Amino acid sequence: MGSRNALVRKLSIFARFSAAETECLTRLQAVREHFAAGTDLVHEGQTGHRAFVLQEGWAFSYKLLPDGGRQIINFKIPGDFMGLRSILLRTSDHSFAALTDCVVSAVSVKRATSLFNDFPRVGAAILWSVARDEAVVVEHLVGLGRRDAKERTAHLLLELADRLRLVGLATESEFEFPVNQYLLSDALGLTAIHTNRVLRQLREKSLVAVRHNRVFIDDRNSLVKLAGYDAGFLDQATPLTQVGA
Amino acid sequence: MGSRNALVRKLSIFARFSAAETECLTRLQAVREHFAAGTDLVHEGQTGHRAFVLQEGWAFSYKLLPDGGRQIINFKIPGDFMGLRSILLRTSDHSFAALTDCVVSAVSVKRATSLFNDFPRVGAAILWSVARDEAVVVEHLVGLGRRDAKERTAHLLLELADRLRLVGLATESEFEFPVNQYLLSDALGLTAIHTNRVLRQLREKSLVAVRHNRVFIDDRNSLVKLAGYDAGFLDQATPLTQVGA
DNA sequence: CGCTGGTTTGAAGGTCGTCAAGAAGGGTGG
DNA sequence: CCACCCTTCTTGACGACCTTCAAACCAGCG
Repeated sequence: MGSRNALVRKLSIFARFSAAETECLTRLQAVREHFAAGTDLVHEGQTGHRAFVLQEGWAFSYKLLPDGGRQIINFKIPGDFMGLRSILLRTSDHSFAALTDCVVSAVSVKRATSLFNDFPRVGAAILWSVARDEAVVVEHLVGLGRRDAKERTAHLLLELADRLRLVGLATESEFEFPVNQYLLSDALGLTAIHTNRVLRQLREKSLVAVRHNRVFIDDRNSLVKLAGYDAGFLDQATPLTQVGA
Repeated sequence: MGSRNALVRKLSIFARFSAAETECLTRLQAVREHFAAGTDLVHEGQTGHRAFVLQEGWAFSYKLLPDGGRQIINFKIPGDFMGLRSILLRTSDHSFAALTDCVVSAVSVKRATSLFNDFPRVGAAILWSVARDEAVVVEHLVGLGRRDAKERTAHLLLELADRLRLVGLATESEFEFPVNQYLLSDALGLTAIHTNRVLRQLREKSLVAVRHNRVFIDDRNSLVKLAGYDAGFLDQATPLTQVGA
């Protein structure tokens, strides 16, 4: 059933692929590159970009402000595309950085277009995943605009749990989380100090705990209620109970 | 030079079109529909969606929260696509509403795909505009996360000025702005009351004034500096001084 | 053992939200 | 023409959430 490849696994919830289609996706990811933690894969304003599929590790997209501030737009986990959109723009509108050491596959424009011709169903699945990523970004925007710090934090952790479970990187209640509180606060639009206090509150209420680069969801129901979480934006019909690790 | 059609005008900054290509875009928008102010064009969760090109009037994309709150994701002005992305998702991840009375053209999936086959350059231009819209959303996200109320407000007004000028709906220093302070606050992630205070401050400093559904930019340079505004995310190389109305 | 990156806590202050209510404008009908 | 409505804008007082500043604590590591 579940493929060992994160991208195949993710796209499979959009369409069931033939052997040829699966192989095409495998070929797309044949060549691998490594990026060390902390390095930029794409830098804002850069031209002549490449797109990537993240194979192993975590990355994130972000933007810097004139005053030195940073806003993380989205975390990227195995199976996610990076920079696909910016192929169309003259310059990339934001940056991508490796959060941990990463293994990625570069996707050239040429290969991508030929894929769309030869395997339109795979092309459609890729477009679907891009659309889904945008829906995730929109959900972050809504959180920053209209959810308070606690709700927002809970929401992000629940979202990541669902996304990770889909590619086999989370169990029902926990997952690896190589994100320190500085990074987390830049994603949540908070200061690291306040993020810390929020995490403590969530921990003290026995809802979630973040310890040693790992997230433990202790009371998912209450957390969902607190966050006002509705996984609809992930467009994954798969019920939670059927996606065990 | 500038076409009277907003979409053609906007896409022209991405590619120069042949007569046949321009005509194809005109045909795409041949059929028109009207929506009264306040009605929804697409509702969140709706399936079997249609996409639209906005011809006249203003619209906005938004999401509602369980507690009744609303976050406006983006304002839509003539020449903008709406709902293109959600064609790929099973259900629309957010809603679109007409802000004023609107004239739109529906874009069927069938027509869109045939357009991509017959006029790939036009198709590329459309994808470019979708990518640009996403960059705008990302910029809003950054604003909500890392800019304070004054910067955020200034930034949004500058962005709208640039977008409107591109389709001939703004002069160097002013534009029609049919957005009341309730709507504006839902876009900025503020309360209407605080939005009012911020607008007063900007007015008192002679930076911008919003009066009678119209925005007057009094001191663009200072406003740009205050907002930390960099139009790069709009991906429009056209210098400001060359886009007079 | 001291350094470094990360987490945790306290105290004080500012931005922004909440509650409450008044003023201004535009349309409608007497 | 004016009274009356509605929507929108505006202002004040107070409090909460979150930030800022400052510093202690902890674990891993050379």
